[in-house]
Amino acid sequence: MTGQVRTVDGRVAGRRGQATRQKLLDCLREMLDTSPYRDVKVIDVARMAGTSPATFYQYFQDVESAILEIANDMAKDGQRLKTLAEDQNWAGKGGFAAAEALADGFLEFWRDYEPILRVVDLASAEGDKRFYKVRQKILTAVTGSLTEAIENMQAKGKVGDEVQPNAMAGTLVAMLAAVAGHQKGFESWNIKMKDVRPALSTLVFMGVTGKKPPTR
Amino acid sequence: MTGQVRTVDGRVAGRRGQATRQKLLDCLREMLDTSPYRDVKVIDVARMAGTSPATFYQYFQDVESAILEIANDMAKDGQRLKTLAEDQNWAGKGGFAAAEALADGFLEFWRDYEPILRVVDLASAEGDKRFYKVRQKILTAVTGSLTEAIENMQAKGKVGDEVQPNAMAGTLVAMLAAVAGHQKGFESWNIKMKDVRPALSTLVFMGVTGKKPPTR
DNA sequence: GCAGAAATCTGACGATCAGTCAGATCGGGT
DNA sequence: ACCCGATCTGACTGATCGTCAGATTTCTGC
Repeated sequence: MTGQVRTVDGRVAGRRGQATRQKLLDCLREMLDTSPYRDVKVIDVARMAGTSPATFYQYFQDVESAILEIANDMAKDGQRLKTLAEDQNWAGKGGFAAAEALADGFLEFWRDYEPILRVVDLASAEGDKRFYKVRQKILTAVTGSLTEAIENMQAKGKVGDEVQPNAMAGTLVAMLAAVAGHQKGFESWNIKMKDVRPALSTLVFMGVTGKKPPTR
Repeated sequence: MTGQVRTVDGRVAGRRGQATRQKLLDCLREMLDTSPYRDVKVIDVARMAGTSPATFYQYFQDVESAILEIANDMAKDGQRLKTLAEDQNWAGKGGFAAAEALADGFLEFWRDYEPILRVVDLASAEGDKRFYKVRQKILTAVTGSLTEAIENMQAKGKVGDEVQPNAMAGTLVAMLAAVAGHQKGFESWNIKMKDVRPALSTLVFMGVTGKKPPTR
């Protein structure tokens, strides 16, 4: 399934090689936690991993390729978000609970991978196809599930069809991702995440069902 | 009002100096349009401006400071967004029109300044206070206006107060900014901006008023 | 346990860029 | 024409990039 780990010149990496490679990835990830993306240098990563820059280039084309590698792992983990939007009953109180769970899922996922997601966001906005694809992989599944949900609501005639299900779903997902990505920003802005959570859930619920959430 | 333009060592720049400085900023901006942020080099900017790297350092501490300068100008222009959310009547059809205008304002503003806003977003997410302040300056005014609007709606008793006005306003603004910042992404995703616009407006309207938008 | 082979690592190098400074150049005022 | 402050730049040091040939480590068959 997953292709074997290979060095830049195509050789298959053995036990030792995989270990150093992983160590480099770990150090890179730690580096991104603490330094601005622009300031992450190969030489620092190598030093932190107790190896030489030349070794880094044995396993990765450049820093971006290495980050892409981390991002791909992340994308696998990201498939859990999809299950939160899939096959839910969006009506009534259960629907609102689903919206809350979805919001929580995004908030948590972004908390886990914040620095990587920052870079993925930037690079895909800059037009890098490889990063765009990763972002896609994470978000597209959720968007698809939400689209279906909205289509169902519209089919039942409960919601007007002035809004394209696809566009609404994409917008909601973008919103969730954006808010999740600026959690620290919100906090230092005098807005508590405790208050943002209901706002997010409410908007998701309203976007999907077209109704106010049930009072409880 | 605006402090005089100064060189790094504190001298006030004259006519000629201001011209080269501006030229450097223009070239930097053009550079950001075409190259990834991480790959923008002082030497390239200087070359494009027909001057030497040393001249660049006469006017700017580093690349970031120069971008910050551009970002500050942008923030001034961004005050037009505030007027779109301010003193609006959010009820009924007029309210929906206001929501549409606000969405359009964001979409257009982001289209004008996309590459700069990308960097501002990244840097402020990375914890750079200076960039955070710029981002704040643009978004805080809009958030404030929206907060007031929601508070008014709640005061009239038309909307439940399960949701903090501040948090809802912040969430809506984050959504607007996110969608505006991924316009190209949406397009290449089979979602047309023409369809996103109503989705955005609908969510803004529902977020502020708590109701479905009027059918028309 | 050992020789040979394969895998892995690294020192060293040329190229590029960051950032600084002293001195060259420019341009307006007299 | 001359002066003087403003402006620009060549040239330099130090850091990083990215590559390669050769050194070192690990594995394999015996």
